[in-house]
Amino acid sequence: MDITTTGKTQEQISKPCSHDYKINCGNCRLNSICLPLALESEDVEQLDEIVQRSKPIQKGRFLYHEGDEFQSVFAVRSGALKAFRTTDSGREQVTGFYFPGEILGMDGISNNLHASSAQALETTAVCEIPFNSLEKLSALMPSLQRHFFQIMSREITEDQQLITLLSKNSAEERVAALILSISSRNARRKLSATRFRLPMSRIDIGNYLGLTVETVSRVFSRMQKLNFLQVNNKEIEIMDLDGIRSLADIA
Amino acid sequence: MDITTTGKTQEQISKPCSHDYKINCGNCRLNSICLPLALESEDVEQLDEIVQRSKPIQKGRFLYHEGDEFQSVFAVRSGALKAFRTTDSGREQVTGFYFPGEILGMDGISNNLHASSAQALETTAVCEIPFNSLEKLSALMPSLQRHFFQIMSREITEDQQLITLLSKNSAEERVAALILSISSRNARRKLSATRFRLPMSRIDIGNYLGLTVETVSRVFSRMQKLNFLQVNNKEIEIMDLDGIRSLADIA
DNA sequence: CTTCGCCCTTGATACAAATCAAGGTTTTTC
DNA sequence: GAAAAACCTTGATTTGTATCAAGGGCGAAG
Repeated sequence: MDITTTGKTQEQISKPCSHDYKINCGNCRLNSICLPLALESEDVEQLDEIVQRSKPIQKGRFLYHEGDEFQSVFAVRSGALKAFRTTDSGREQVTGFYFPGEILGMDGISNNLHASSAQALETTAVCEIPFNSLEKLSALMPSLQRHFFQIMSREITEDQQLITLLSKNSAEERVAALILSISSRNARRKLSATRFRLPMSRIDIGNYLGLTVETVSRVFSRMQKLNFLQVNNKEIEIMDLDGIRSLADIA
Repeated sequence: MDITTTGKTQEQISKPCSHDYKINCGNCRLNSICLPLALESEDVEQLDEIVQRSKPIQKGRFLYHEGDEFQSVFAVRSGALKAFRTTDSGREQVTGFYFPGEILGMDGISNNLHASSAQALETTAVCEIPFNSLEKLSALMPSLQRHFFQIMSREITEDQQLITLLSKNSAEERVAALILSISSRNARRKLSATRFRLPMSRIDIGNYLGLTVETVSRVFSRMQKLNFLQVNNKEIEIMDLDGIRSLADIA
């Protein structure tokens, strides 16, 4: 019932650069959902050599800006980021949220320029994967090539799901779909599917879902009244997963 | 002024299978915007060997259905297609339109299942590119691998543009953005940027843009009153490109 | 060439979410 | 630790687009 308690981030941040025991793709807790997925252990070692791990970036800091030269894609190690682009008139549009094990930055490949900006929603650690090296390695390792094609394809299908959501669904449906998305992505990372902290603000949620802050807030309130959800600021507890599923007309 | 005249499709359809003179990637009029882009001529020949050209499909026919096993991606040779997915509740959502030189089907890579259906909007010819062969060839030809990564990345950025559009823009902005998109894609294919035929119905346009048919129709009428556009059924003539640009707050 | 069906357009009304407004709460900053 | 700023919630009102309704036109089919 009480979900006020902890402010701890759900993924522990790796000790910044205490180089005694080394983090690598082989021992990374996330390797079963990240890039190394489906690689043989010797291949993982090769991948490991091109991956660069830098120190965590603070909340609000940028991983890259829209228009920056594209050099690398990034895998989230801990924390969370949002990606957004800016329209001609200066309006911001959040295009995605990225959690540990997920890859971002692929929209920069087509023009060698990042098509969006990526900003940390909390203290966040990433692995940087230089794209040139990844390309070369992919040519040598069919399963890596395949897997990276799949990761890009998944980004496409997820964007299409969002398109479907934005195109006709009601405010309730949109918010429900986002909650379910975060829930299942948590489950994939072996975290609670029913109790988690939203790292992004209501503003970001609204922006992402094409709703105003006020509407998002009202929807949360309504869902709470229906006993589908407990909301305490950024802490969420799902009380009735099927109830929320019934609200979301998922693509 | 009079744009009623012709019903001719803008791309001529290749004579169906009169095997005397052979169409191939090397002599294809579209090779500068399609997959062969950036390949050496000997490489084009290799690509050519895996590409399958079948006879045109009629309006309304499907290239593939959502849920079908994924085998190939497709390049449009002539005509036009729409891609759409079906939600849980049976609602259709158009996720894209594809014109000559453009590649579709990449959303099937991630799960080996097509995530959407592709349907011909008019008589349409495509090149089928078996994905297994493309993967193998990509591993051997760095520029092909790079180019295919770029094509997938472009699909991502285009989807994100649509997300931005759907998320907050008004009906006017959405329609304007679609018109500009089609216009610039026409220009890329060395066709008129200001005078063309929309192969899709108002229903499809509305579905794609998250609007009802009625709203789409009204927007066309309003744009006509502003003298930005001449609309005659599916024939469009852009009278004031900058005017339309000013309506569209492009991502 | 005519009929039927689908598509498109226009008008009147209804409604969901945006906007405007204000007060409360959490987080950041100094 | 206090002040400021940013964020969140709730209410009242407005508004853009959906919905309902109806008539006209084009294209497909015979």
